[in-house]
Amino acid sequence: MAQVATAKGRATRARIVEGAAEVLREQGVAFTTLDDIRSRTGTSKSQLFHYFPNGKDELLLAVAQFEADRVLEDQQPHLGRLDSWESWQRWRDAVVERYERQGEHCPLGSLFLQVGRSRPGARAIVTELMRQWQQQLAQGMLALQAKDLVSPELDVDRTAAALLAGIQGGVTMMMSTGDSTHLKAALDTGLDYLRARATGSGDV
Amino acid sequence: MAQVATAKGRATRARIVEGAAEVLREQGVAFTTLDDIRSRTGTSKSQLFHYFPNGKDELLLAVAQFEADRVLEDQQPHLGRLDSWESWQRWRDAVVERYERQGEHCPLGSLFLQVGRSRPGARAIVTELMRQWQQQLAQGMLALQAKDLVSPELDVDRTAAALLAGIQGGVTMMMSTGDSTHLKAALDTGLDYLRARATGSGDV
DNA sequence: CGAAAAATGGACCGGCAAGTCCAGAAAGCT
DNA sequence: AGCTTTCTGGACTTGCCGGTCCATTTTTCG
Repeated sequence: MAQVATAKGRATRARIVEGAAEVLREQGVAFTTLDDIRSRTGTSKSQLFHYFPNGKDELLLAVAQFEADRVLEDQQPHLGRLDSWESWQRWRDAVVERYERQGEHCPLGSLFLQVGRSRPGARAIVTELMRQWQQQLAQGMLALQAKDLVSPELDVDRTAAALLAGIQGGVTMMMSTGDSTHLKAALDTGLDYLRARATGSGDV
Repeated sequence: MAQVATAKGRATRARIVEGAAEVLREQGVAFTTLDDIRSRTGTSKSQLFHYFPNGKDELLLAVAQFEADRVLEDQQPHLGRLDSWESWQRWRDAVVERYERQGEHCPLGSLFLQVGRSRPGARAIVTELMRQWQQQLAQGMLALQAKDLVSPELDVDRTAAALLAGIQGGVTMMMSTGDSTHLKAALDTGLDYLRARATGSGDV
């Protein structure tokens, strides 16, 4: 599928994906037609189907992958170096900033719901994103343990899972309420949880 | 809108809402047509528009309200009596059980995304649900404080917000991954957070 | 240069699903 | 009973939007 041979072709394909991502963020999947994407990207119907022979679903899937890649990228380099209290704090700030900038649109959430159940592809993209995300959080906690900053008794996997859930929920709530209170609360409470298990701190 | 005068009419309207809720859970909003709802509920097109003159959007909104009401109901009586460690634990079990039973379908999440942006009504329903939910959690924490089970220094509002975010995220992740690990992790970590602030426990 | 392959434009088609309409049955009211 | 209101059935219309098709242009490459 989508055999792209020339540089021009590759550029067009990328333009379509990026433009589609924009439109989808603005209008949501439910209200976006191929014509919207076509006009935004300055392409024709035949181009859309040339690069995505399986039609809308395939295009949406490509956009989902595109967005998923950005999610982790936008948290770098902090997410990759969670080995001190300061770096965790910087990462926290980066996450808040990224989602406050993104505003009320969760491109992946809606894309998942649209393509979701039927196509296993969408599910795979989201699952894989979450797996990597959580894995990096866990790795950061292990780094704290290795540096003897956090008790070795901390259940890293469970804590990482809870933190990730808090972020997801915080972002979800931003979509409905429009403000980032819950996201911040989840992040800060999660960091508190870690700090309370700092070596030399309280028990439990 | 929807002036229902007779008992028969009221019954039909209720049948439509409940049947629609079923179909929507099974198929998702994106793949549900009025005809699906019509056939499931044994009604005719004109009945649908008789009870919901503004068409599909109005019906979806009614379903959203219906589902929202159930969310808190299903957590009772536990959610209303969070005044001991045991009751918090029972509530936690009730939440896990409810969502495990519900499986991979988040009726509100998808409804919100569909009707979402355009109609302010959907947003209001979700916002109000979240407000009440969080308020009840906060009240439970205050109860613990009043009984001198938890430090009075606990930031109740922030903690309740974080816990709610964790639940939302946990449920979201259940939709993609199909298992309740994250929901449990969020709940258990949240309860840990409270217990770590039990009177006579560690510092912070 | 010239043939083949890739890229593009845009008219057109067809189906589906939301919404309309009206006739007729049932229920309420006095 | 008889009149009004509510409720119901289902045929019909309508517009939108995903997808098809083919002609034309541009690029690649020997």
